[in-house]
Amino acid sequence: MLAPYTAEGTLADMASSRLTQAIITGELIQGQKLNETDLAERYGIGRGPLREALRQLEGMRLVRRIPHAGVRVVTLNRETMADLYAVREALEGMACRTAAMRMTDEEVATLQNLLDKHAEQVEASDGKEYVQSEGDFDFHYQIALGSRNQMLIDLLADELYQLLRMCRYRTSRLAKRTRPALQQHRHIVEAIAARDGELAEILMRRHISGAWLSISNMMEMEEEANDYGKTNTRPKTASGCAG
Amino acid sequence: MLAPYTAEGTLADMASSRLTQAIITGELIQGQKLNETDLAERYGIGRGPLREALRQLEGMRLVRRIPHAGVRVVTLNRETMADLYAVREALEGMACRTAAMRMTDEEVATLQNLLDKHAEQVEASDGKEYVQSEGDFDFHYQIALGSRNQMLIDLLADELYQLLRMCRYRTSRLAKRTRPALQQHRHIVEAIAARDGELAEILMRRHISGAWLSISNMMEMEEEANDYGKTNTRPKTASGCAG
DNA sequence: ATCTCTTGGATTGTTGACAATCTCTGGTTC
DNA sequence: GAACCAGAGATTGTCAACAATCCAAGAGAT
Repeated sequence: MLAPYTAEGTLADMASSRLTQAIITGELIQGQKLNETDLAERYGIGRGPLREALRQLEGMRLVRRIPHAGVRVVTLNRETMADLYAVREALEGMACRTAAMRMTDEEVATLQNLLDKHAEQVEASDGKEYVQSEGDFDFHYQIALGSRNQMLIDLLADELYQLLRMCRYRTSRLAKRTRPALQQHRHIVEAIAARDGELAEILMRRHISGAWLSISNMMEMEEEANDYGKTNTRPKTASGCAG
Repeated sequence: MLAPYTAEGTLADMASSRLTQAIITGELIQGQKLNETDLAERYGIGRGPLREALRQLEGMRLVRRIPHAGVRVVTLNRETMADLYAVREALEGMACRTAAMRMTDEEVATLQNLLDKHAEQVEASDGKEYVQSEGDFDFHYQIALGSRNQMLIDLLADELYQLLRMCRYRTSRLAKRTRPALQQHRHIVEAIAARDGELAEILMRRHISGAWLSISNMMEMEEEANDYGKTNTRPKTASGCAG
């Protein structure tokens, strides 16, 4: 499932994939300046393809570029994430409502099977929430596909989901609410199966806004904790927490 | 207001602007293959910057690219336009609701002034609906700004509105419903001024879905008309219509 | 000591040439 | 006559060198 890094046709596309992955996983830090020469050397390609890749990443909002001053990895602060979740709520709510009208019965069955698999995984390995996390993308992606709206699919898959995965990697140590999420997924699929688009939309919106509230709260708590010993990310003073 | 073509810092950005303009105005036809060498020569730049520009346009969904086979201008068929309007309905509806909560009183007043100006223009030059058309973008853009959601603003301004302008240029000879549109704009602003986000969203959604119904109908009529004499766009056989 | 100007180094932007790939044409074979 | 297979031409992909721009360190003046 984890895409093999170098599967793209052109070097620029390959670089684009690898850079995307590196940014999402945090290998490239938020706000970090990206040096073209270094990156090109690292990937064993020329600066031409690399620059094209960066131009693509810019379109995906994963980097910001200032002419003659280079590109930097975006920084996902709380406000940006709030914006992202708000947009998701609108788009995925719509996707859900449309999917309830347009999905075939087979697709609905596939969705249900997907949830069964997720349930197994969650029960089997209780703490490994990243499995659920990737599965979560599958779920939401399947619903987007069900909307049959190609523009919506592209928007969600190409842009928002990348940023969302980036958020997840940042906040993965927080918020392990896989079971309630799975339950909400079930209810959403039930509404879709009943062809009740209105309800499906409401449930999806609630699912997403709930997820945001949870994450937002956790972040706030962590920020407060960090305010005590600001430099405790570095293992220098080793003051521990709440020292 | 029409951005001066060559105002960007780098050649790639300049090319990006000019290409965008050329595609929107139809100077570059839908589905047309874009030859890198020709375009580069035409803009007086090398192929490097041009390719970067094309990579950007790809992100804006104005062109599609197939590795080793070149890039083509997107083709806006009816289905794509329907998808676009559906996404707009969701996003602009949300923008409207949020703007009703977050816009300052000054911004609301600015919106009202904007509509006054539009009214003048519409009354003064009755047929020149393109003025209204550009003004329409202003109106929707101002509301997007009012949402204070930067991601939403980028999404609408950078991607959807470019495609939308492309639609408009294609269908500008159809659907001159500037007065009802202006009236709907007024009602939307009234709802925002009353801080009634729910109503503002409903009105905006109705405004957009109504616009799409109108355009869709007109397109259908035109398609039927074209089915009589298919090749009447070329002045070759000069058979006129309904021959 | 602080501010400004200059200069050197590093980085981005751009180009033209080269390599890889595709496509279209023409010929050959069944 | 149709299908298939070269091969030339055109087009995209890539690279390495060059030009333009920015940034930081250091000298000099107030």
